[in-house]
Amino acid sequence: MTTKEKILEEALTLFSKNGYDGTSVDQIAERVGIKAPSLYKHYKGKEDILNAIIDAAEVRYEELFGSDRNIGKLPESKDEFIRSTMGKISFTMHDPMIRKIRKFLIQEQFRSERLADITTRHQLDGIQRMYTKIIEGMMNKGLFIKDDPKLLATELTAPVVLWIAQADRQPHCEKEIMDSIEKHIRHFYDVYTNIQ
Amino acid sequence: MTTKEKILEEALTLFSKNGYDGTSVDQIAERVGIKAPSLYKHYKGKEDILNAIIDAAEVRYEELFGSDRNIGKLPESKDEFIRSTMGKISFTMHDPMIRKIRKFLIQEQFRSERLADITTRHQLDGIQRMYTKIIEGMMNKGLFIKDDPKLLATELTAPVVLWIAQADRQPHCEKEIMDSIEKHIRHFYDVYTNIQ
DNA sequence: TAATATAGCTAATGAACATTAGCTAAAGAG
DNA sequence: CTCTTTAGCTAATGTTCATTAGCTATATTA
Repeated sequence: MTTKEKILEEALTLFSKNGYDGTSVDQIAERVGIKAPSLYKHYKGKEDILNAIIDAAEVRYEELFGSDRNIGKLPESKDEFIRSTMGKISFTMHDPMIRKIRKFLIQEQFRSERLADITTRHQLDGIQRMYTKIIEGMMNKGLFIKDDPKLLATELTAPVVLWIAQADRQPHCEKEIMDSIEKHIRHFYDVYTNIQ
Repeated sequence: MTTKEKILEEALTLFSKNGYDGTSVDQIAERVGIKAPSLYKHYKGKEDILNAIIDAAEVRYEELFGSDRNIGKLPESKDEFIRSTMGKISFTMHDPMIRKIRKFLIQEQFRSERLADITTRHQLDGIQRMYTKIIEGMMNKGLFIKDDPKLLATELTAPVVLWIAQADRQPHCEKEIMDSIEKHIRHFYDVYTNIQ
């Protein structure tokens, strides 16, 4: 990893923990293992680092939600649906980079229109689009009753997004939150399936 | 309003707009109409102001969700349910004080365990508890089918919480968001009612 | 090999910031 | 009426911060 990349990584780590205004360039430099003035050989200034992080967040968004490749095989049964959905959630919750980007966006969402926009894409549009596809596919297979797939996707994912955010700020509640999430997904499946 | 109260109000306004670290005591003093050193006649320092705001947020939480008085009369029909729910949402979205507390908490939720805790109460527990009561009441009246009222409350309120957060950062989408919310509530009512 | 570019360093700069010291005028209490 | 408290002020302090200037060694290029 180049110094330039390491700066970005350490800056994101600090921004996600203490926010942009709560992080000094000295802190970033120290984690990288250089002195603050050396940062300016790679970036114009603190704001330039911020913009590079935002660019990276856009790229990561495209990777996660840009294509339909990440949807994977459509679940064929209740157990498969639960397992596949819980797997995706667990990955999103625990992947260090996604976690940092999520915490960073939450805190900095009001800093600019662009950040507001990206936050909405990460928190609402992306996940919704992904699950709209999945639910639509399962409706076509007769696994879910016919209904508005976009609406169902929101109803499935919104509680999960809120619970993940809770786990980010209260990690000691994670076990409890995971139980709530699974209970919710099971309930969702039961409600939108003909089989009682 | 006393100077002490005005300091709190203006500090909250600035914290909700620019965050705690993004706000200087000079800025607060200027909005109050005094010089920064005069603030110290009322509060020990910037952090003391922060703590007073957190205390106020706790009080406001109790006012909003502490008692069952705010639930009001139980809706008797679909239209009444939609109207009463949309009314509560519109109030929460537009009340200036609640809005500021909400934006403040979103940005500062990682600053301390106490702030994390209050954020969860405002964003999840409070609203969930309120709607659990309402949905439970409507189940007992036969307006909703029997199901886990806590789970249903989460499924009703979580998308709304996310959309309100979106409206906070992208106010130009408010109309669109309001439409989504109403569509969601109508759908929720239809799904959990026997009447097709 | 000679010239140049790169990436680090120390030292310095100037601005912003939270806070303190100490003064003053007005309000309230005895 | 006098004393004391209150709440404002200006000036100053010390710290932190982002950034720049200028030096040096190493790596790259011609």
